Amino acid sequence: MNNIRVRFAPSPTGYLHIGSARTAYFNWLFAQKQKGRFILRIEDTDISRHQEEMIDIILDSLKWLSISWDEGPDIGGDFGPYRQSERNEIYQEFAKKLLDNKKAYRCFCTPEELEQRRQDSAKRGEFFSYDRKCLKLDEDQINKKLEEKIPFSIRIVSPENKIISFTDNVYGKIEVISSTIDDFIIIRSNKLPTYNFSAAIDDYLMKITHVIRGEDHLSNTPKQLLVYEALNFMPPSFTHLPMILAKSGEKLSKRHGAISIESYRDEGFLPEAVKNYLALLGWAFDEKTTIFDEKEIIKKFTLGTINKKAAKFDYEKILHINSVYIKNHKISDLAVLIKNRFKKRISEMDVSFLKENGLKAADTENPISREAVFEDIENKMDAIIPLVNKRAKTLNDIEKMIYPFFFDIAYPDDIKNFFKNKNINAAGLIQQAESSLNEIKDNDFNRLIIERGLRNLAEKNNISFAELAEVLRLALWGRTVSLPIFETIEILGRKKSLNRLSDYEELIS
RNA sequence: GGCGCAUUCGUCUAGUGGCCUAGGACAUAGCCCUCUCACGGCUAAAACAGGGGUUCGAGUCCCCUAUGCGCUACCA
Repeated sequence: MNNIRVRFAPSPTGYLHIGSARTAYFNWLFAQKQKGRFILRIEDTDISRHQEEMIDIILDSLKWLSISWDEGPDIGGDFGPYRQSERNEIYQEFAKKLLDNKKAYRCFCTPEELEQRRQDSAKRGEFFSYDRKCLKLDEDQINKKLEEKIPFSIRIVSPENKIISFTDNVYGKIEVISSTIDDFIIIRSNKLPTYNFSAAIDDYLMKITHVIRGEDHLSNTPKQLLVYEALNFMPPSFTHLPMILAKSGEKLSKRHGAISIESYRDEGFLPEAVKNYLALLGWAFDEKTTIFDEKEIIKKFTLGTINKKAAKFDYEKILHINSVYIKNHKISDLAVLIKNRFKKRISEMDVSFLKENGLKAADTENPISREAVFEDIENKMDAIIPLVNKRAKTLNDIEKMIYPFFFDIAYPDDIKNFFKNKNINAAGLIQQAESSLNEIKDNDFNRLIIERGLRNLAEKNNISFAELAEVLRLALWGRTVSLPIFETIEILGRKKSLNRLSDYEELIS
């Protein structure tokens, strides 16, 4: 056990998105590698943008990814509370200290006033930075304003010409001259702290040794260093992670489709696959490997091998990685996953859902006989999974593929005349197929025997098996693309298979 | 505008001065396998932003330019 401590500090203004998840994951990975502790802190100091319900959603997303925390708002810890909204006294205390030391000052300018001055500067083609108007106030003036109860914010005093420097684990040495930093506000007039103040204090108080966060904070680091210095804090080690951009190169946002971790879960991504993809954004396992498990990542992970270039998010690639994970997933485990999702889906589905998916209601009295379907699911899923695990990129893909095993199909209209102008006697072939299936003994009704009979049938009729298969596929699935037909017949069982064959025969004759 | 950061196939990346005729993966195209669709296998096309240096030698080091991104909020 050592003293390495990292933190992930989301603000509950939206869902946990891909970029934040990557940050959380890299923190977690580093903690695992170093056998340190991972702290979860909620940065909810902006009451206007804060959405309470987002906290649970973010926590759920992290849990789904198995990114676990050692200290946090829900489980506590020695350095709590872990929500900034509950730490206000602490920030006030430090702000007061800075005020007393003259390292900060009260600013009575109103936001409106500041905005006005900003605009005036812009009109003159200048750029506004705070002019220290309120730093020039003398004690009497300040006391007078305080007596009048004029609201104020607190600004930090940015030193004149000091070089602020730090070494980032990814970006290397960063130097900024303090005069380019404004006297930024640390406490708002509503008495709540701003990010650069509260984050610095909490990181210090929570004994964070390594701050690992997005590159968008690289420019904030010197400001926080100013806070550290004013308060005589030892700063932590900093690591900034390259940004994740949308495919267009813009900052990833809701406009770019699915970016929340929640939506990936709902689409049927496996958490391991999502993490594998995330690890590939700004980091490489080695020169060749794309798929690797978490244990291997933890073994290899170092902050120094993270690269600097912003990465564009590639949906095709995460899909591909997910498909590999599905393919490699243990069949029985995958079956359990699908069973659960499928049952949930079926509990929620209605008749219009059946229609949209080319399925038929059981009967008008009881359009979806859920009990029967549930039983069917339990019996058949283990046999079905091997047919679909190499064909699907998501769990949702699997669901869509297997409806016809559990519901009757509705033949689309264009299927009726499919063989009209072809030199194939579809109806005749179906009749022969029916008797072929009928000849099989109950105990022998399996894929191999079914195949033998049907291949013979093609041969007898002097057609290729591909041609026969097309007829059977249309009858069994109502479409030209399907899962393999011998297995379909075996899993469907003799009775249902024969029903479909005769239904189709009736349709085309 | 100021400050900071970045720039290798369309995309994610390998590359830390000679192993680079620049490697892998996704996507794309073709072939093979095949009952359709997938899987799998093989092959193809595809990149060092531009310009100057340093060096016997530069994708790799330095400078300039261009482009992109971030910060510049009483957002985080």
